[in-house]
Amino acid sequence: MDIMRTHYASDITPEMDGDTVTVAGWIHEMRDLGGIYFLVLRDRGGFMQITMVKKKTDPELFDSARRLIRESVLTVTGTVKREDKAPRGYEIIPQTLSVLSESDSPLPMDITGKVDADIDTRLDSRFIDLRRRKTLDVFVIRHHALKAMRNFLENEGFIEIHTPKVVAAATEGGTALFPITYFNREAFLNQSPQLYKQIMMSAGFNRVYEIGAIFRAEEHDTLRHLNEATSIDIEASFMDHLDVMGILERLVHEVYAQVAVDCAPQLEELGIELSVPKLPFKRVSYDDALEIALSEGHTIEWGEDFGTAAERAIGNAIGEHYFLTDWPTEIKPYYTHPYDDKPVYSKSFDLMHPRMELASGSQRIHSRKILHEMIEAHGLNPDGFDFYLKAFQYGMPPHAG
RNA sequence: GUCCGGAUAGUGUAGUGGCCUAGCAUGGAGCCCUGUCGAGGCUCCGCCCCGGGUUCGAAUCCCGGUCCGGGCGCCA
Repeated sequence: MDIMRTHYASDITPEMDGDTVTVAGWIHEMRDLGGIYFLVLRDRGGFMQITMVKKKTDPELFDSARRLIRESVLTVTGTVKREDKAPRGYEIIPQTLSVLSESDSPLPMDITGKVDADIDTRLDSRFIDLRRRKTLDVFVIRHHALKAMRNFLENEGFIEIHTPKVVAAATEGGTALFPITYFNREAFLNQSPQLYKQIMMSAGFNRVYEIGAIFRAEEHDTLRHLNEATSIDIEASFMDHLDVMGILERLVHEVYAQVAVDCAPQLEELGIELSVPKLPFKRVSYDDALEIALSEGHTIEWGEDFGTAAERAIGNAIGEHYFLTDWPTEIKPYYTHPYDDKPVYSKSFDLMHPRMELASGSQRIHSRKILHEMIEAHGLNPDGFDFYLKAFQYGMPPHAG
């Protein structure tokens, strides 16, 4: 246990009646009823009520408690008292109470849930926003989701890697990169582990994954896009896109199932009812999806990507998680493997939630010659890809991710 | 980038030309109150984004700017 406390809020039970404990946390609220004074102390695990009856409390302690400022950091040493009228069946009767850090007042936003704050206000005062229970819940859920993914991938024989984040060249077209100064040279923040995880395939690592930060300098302005995000990438050798889809759908299923169990209190607090998607996910080819979009009145030419509205129409028609497969080769990245017998289509997929895209993948081209041609066909300069193309010269297995 | 919409106490909002010396909630200061758990009651404190313009008169209408939200686009 920490040196300044003996218990967290979540450790204390009514059965500990009579025990002396030292707790620490932030002052969440106080309620002054005159003859009795309640102080609600918050730590990561929850809340605890500190109760002081005026007649039974040292006057100096009682007065100092009444002068406290919300969100100050406090340690309290006191006696646990079983009390049916108290929130969790117990309260703490303090002997000593010391302020470790006094808060300013007033607070930049309400954190008790009485008054909402706009997202902008919340981010401007993120240090306070992070104290809100619901914000913590999001972090807890995120943590459990990541843990479930790592467990799953580990069991599937994947090893976790971290690829370079400071890179030499703007390797591709498409998304813009953030330029930075690398000593006296220009460098960029990496937008994807793609090229590096493929190089790991040439090295025989067989199955790798990375969960890490990516940076994209797009001036897009939607709720679904961030300039700094966390990406989850896998790459595996001797596999095609169908194998990857199999792994991915089980991964997604597993994460939902684990989070539903591990984060039941957080989900309830946030009012989220999580439904675990059923396996296997539907496979819908690009051509079939195009037909759905057209029948819903959207105008899209074969070979075009679906817009937001069309994507949503398709999602509504299907109603659950699905794979959008066999995309036209020309709208997929240069490393996407075409079908040998029908090269205008590619061995590719997007994983879709009815309302948005979750992931995309494909079998990769593993022939250096074809890859070189495809880079040129996409209007890119192969010279910039030298470090990448070399990995395809000395034994690159078929792979997908 | 573009099209809509918006900006009022610390926070969230009401107010569409004079009734605004700007209402409410939350908050802060203080007082009352012995079982609160969004405690309650009373008193007080605190706000019209910036710059121009129209008008006898602007929080309100017009123009420009800045910032924010939503839709679309952009997005290996």
